[in-house]
Amino acid sequence: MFTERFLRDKRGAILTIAERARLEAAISEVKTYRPRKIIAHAGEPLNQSTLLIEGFMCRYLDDRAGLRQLVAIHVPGDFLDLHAFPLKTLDHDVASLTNATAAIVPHSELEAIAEEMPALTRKLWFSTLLDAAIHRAWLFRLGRLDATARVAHFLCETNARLVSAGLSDGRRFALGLTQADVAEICGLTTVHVNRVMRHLREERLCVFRSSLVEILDPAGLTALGQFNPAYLYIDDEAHSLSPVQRSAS
Amino acid sequence: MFTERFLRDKRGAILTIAERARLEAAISEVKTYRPRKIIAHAGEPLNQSTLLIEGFMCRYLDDRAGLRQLVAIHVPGDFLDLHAFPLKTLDHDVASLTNATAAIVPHSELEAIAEEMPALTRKLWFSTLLDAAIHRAWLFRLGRLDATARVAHFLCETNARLVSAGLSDGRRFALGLTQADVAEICGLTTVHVNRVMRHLREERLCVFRSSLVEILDPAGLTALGQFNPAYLYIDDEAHSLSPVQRSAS
DNA sequence: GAACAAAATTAACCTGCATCATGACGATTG
DNA sequence: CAATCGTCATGATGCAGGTTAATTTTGTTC
Repeated sequence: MFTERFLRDKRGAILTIAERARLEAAISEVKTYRPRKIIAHAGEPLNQSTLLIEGFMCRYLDDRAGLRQLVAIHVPGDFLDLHAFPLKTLDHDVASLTNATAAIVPHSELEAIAEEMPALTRKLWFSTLLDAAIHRAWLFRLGRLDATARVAHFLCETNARLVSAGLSDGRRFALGLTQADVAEICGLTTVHVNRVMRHLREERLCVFRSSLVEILDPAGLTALGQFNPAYLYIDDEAHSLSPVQRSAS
Repeated sequence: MFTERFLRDKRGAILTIAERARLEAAISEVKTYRPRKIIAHAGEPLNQSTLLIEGFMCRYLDDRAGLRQLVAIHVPGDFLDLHAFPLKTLDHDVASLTNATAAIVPHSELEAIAEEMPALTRKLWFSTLLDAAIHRAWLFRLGRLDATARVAHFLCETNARLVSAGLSDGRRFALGLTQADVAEICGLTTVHVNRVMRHLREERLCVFRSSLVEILDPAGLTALGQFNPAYLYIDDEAHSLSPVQRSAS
C-alpha cells in the first residue's frame, strides 16, 4: 500500500477504496534515492510524477550566486511533483534531502484517470492546491515574521504535517535536516539559524538535535510562530479514526 | 467575451473555441467592485469563483498585529479564486485593489465541466498551478533578494503578466497600487519602498508615479531583480499571434 | 580507533532595513 | 476655502540579522 498516506486525512479529499486502488495500480515503479540528489531539473519535460513514500524531499530555486531558496519540503504521503502533469515542465528543481523512497506514476496513467475518474482527478487537483496553500503560509513566514518566529512557524508546520502522516506524536519527530537546510527554508543564514535554535532551546520551547525535533512547549511555539494550521486542510475527525475506518468512509 | 484574456497565451493550455464558449456560458453574473473591498474571507465556504475582467485584485494573509502580507496580485484574465472549487474554503482573504470588474462562475457549472470536459478541466487545473508557480517566485523574492531587487523583480513580473494580458507594451503600464501596497507585497515598510523607488528613479531604471509604471531600462531592471519569466509559462509564439489566430489553433 | 569531513557553535564586526518623526502635496469633503 | 486625509518624501537613530572567521562536536570510513 504505497499510497497509504496520500491525502490521508485531508478535509473533503480523502480517497475511497476504489480510488486508492486505482492510484496504486498507476504506479509503474518504486525507487530509492540517496540524500541530496537532484531528481528533476527546472525546465526539462517530465512524463511522470513522484509520490514520496519515505524520507524527505524538497523543491528549490537558485539565485544568481547559486544560493538556494527552498520553496517546499515534502514528507511521506506527498505527491510532490504532481503539478508536472498539467504543467509538463517544472519551474524549479526537485531534490532529496535524506534517504528516500518514492513511487513513480507515469503521466499516461494520470491521463487515463483524468478521462475516467473526475472525482479522483479533483482530489489530485486538491493535492496540488494544498501545496499552493503551504506556499502562501511560507510567504507569510518570510514576509512578516522575524527569524525566531520563522523557525518556530516552520517547526510547527512540519510537526502538524508529520502528525497528519502518522510520523509525529505531536511532541517529537525525526527530521533529517541540517541547520543549513532550515536556513534555506527560512531565508536566513546558517549562523543565525544556529542563534535562533539556541534561543528556542534556552526558552525551553523546542530542541532540535541530531535529526530529532522535540517540542517542549507546543502552545508557546505555536504562539511565537503565529502558526494557525487551517491552511493544511486537516480533517480532525478523519484524523482520529484508524486508517481502516478512514478508507471505508 | 469576458473570458478573452484567460490563459491567453499560456504554453500548452490555450483554450479551444468550444472550451472558451463553454466557460463563457458558465458565467452567471458580472460584478463591479470599489477599490479596497474585501471579496472573500478566509475560512468561509465558497460556491462560486471569480474571473477578473478589469482592474487589480489581491489575496493576503494577516499577521497577529493586523499587518497584511499579500500572497498574490491579480491582473485581468486571472481566474483568481478558482482554487476555491476543489478546496471549498480559502485559507486567505481576497480583496480588490482598484475599481474592478469580475465574472462570477458558480461551482455547479465547474462541476459540470469537470464531469464532461476533461481537457478543459486540465486547463483550469493548469491555471491554478500557474498561481502556485508565481507563489514560488515570490518566495524566492522574499527569501533571497534585498529590498531593491525585490521591487525590481515585482515590477518585471507585473510587466510580463500585463504584456501577456495585452495591457502593457513592455515599457509602460498602468498599475493602481500605492507604495504601501508594494510594501505589503515585498515584505518591506512603506518608508523603505519609497527609498527604493527613488533609487530606481535615480539609476534611470524605472519610474513609478501616479499609478503609472515606466520601465526605462528593461535589461537593467531584469538583471537587478534576477527576473526570469520562465515560471509564467508564456508561449512566445502564441503571444505573437492575434487573438483570432490563437482561438483557431 | 585514527583520520577525515560535515555540521554545529560561538565571537566580533558591520550594514540594510525598521522605526520614529516631520513636512509637502493633492484630492475630498463640509 | 478651510479642514482633513491619503500618499509621497526625507532625515535621524537603532537593532536584527548578515558576514567572516575560528573552534568544537559529531558522524563516517577505512
